[in-house]
Parts: sequence; structure tokens; C-alpha cells
Amino acid sequence: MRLSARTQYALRAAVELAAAPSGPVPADRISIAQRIPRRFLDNILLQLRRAGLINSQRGPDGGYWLARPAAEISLADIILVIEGVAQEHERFPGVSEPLEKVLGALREHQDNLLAEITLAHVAGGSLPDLSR
Amino acid sequence: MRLSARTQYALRAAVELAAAPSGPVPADRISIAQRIPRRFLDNILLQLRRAGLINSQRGPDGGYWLARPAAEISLADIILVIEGVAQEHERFPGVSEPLEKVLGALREHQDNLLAEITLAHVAGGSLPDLSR
DNA sequence: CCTGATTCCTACTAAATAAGTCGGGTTATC
DNA sequence: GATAACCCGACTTATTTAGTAGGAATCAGG
Repeated sequence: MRLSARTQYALRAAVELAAAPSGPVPADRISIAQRIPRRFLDNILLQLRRAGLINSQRGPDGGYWLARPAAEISLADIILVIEGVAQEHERFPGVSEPLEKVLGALREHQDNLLAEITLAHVAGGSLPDLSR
Repeated sequence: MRLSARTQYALRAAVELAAAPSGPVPADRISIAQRIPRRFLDNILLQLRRAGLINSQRGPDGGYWLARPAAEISLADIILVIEGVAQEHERFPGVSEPLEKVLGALREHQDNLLAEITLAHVAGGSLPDLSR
């Protein structure tokens, strides 16, 4: 489970939005609360907005907010936007072929869990059962 | 579950050794069977030997073989040697803190599974239950 | 003791990715 | 029109990845 700094920042920013009372949250607030370099954060928020996960408003009292309820945005949604879709790996020849099944199972378990957990879970601090 | 080409090659080479009848297997055989660039494979096998996972013998009829029974070498053993020990990630501040638990749970599940599956499982084509 | 097969070892390189930074443009409110 | 905010593409720097190069050392058989 290796996530790039960019992806981790995106998740943290999104959780910050989920936790905020309704209304626009300026990037500065997120940057400070989550200790994310300001210009880098801009960049990331832009990507999230283009993907339709968040909305934005310019000018004084502008900022960002979630485009959907926090309970309807999963961690997988965000990761997918930032990391893009993973291209499939090459085949494993001969006796190593069963390795594909192992790696596939790991990926699948991971995807399932990340698709289940929403920003509401995280921001509310009440996570579903993680032990499966 | 992102594994570098180097790590995948290491796993595949190890499985190839596990599947071979006893006696040294020359790097050339592995290289061809698993379609791994020869010089790169040398490099990887060297690393596995230095870590004590495999043994080697030079000269005609030389080659490589597992240092322990295939049932006693897990995929995690090999991955650990190649990728090194993962340093811990930074803390997630404020409301994003629960994300740590999520990522930790994923990592743990993954580590457990990889520690359970051995080269014997893979080479024999009979994997334990992957659905947990 | 020579030849060929094989591993051993360090160093190098090219390409891709990651992690930001920069400079300015645009929009909205007062 | 000043100020607060987002918008956007391009750029930079460091690290990692995926190998490659060039040979040295070792071993068996003839």
C-alpha cells in the first residue's frame, strides 16, 4: 500500500472538506490544517475539481467544497482520480503464473476496502470494520 | 499492490528455483523461462544470495538453488530483501488522522497474506485461501 | 594447465516519476 | 479599484527504476 505524497495530500484535503461545516473552505485553511505546501495543494484541488469531486468559488469568501455528500465519496474515488487507472501488469510465464492470482487477490481486497470507506467515515472518526 | 519490476523478477526467479528438481539451476535457464533480462537477473540473484535466501555454485554445472526448503520461504521474505524495510509515513494531522488506521490495516492484511504464502505454494500451484 | 561455462562485482546510464515551484491570469466582493 | 481568492500551464530538481557494461574469479573436464 504505497501512496504518493500527492495522493495522501488529496485524501487529507478531501477529509478536511468533509469535516468542515457547509460553505466554501479556502485552500489556505486546508494547507495550514493539513500541512500541505500551498502551491502544491492548489494543483491537487484543481485536479479534484476537474474530476467533479469538489466544487469551487473564486473571490472573497470563496473556496472549495465537496460536490457530493461526504458519505457518497469513497477513498477509492479520490485515489482513482489522482493515480489514474492502473494498467495491467505483464503475464507471469510458466511456473510463476500462480503469482498473478496472489497479486490480483491483494489488489482486489484493497480496492474493495477503499471503495467501502467514505469521507464521512474518516471525518466522523467511525470507521467500518477493517479486519476483513 | 505495486511491485517494481525488480521485485516481480525476484519472485519469479525464486519460484523457478522452487519448481526445479534439486541441483543448481543456471541463471540462463531462469532468464529464458521467465523472460528476465540476463544481466539484470544476475544482479537480482546476487542480492538474494547475499541475503541468504539462495546459494550458488560457479563453473560448469553451476547455478543457483534455494537455501531453505521452498515451503519455508515466503513471498514476504523475498519482497523484504528486494524492497528493503519500508520506513513509516508521516502522521496525518487533525481530522485526517483516522486515515492512518485505514492505511495501516491495508498494509497489515497484505503483509500477513504475503507471509503466509510460500514458494512451495506457488510452484505447486496450490495456493491457500486468498479470500481473507 | 588450458578452455569454456558459469557466477561475482562495481559502476554507469537513460528514462520515468515524484514533489514541488513559478509567474502570472481570472473572477468575485466591497 | 483593491483585495481575496481560485485557475492554469510550464518549469525545475531529486529520486527511483530498469536496466547495461566490462571485466574478474571460480570450477570441471580433457
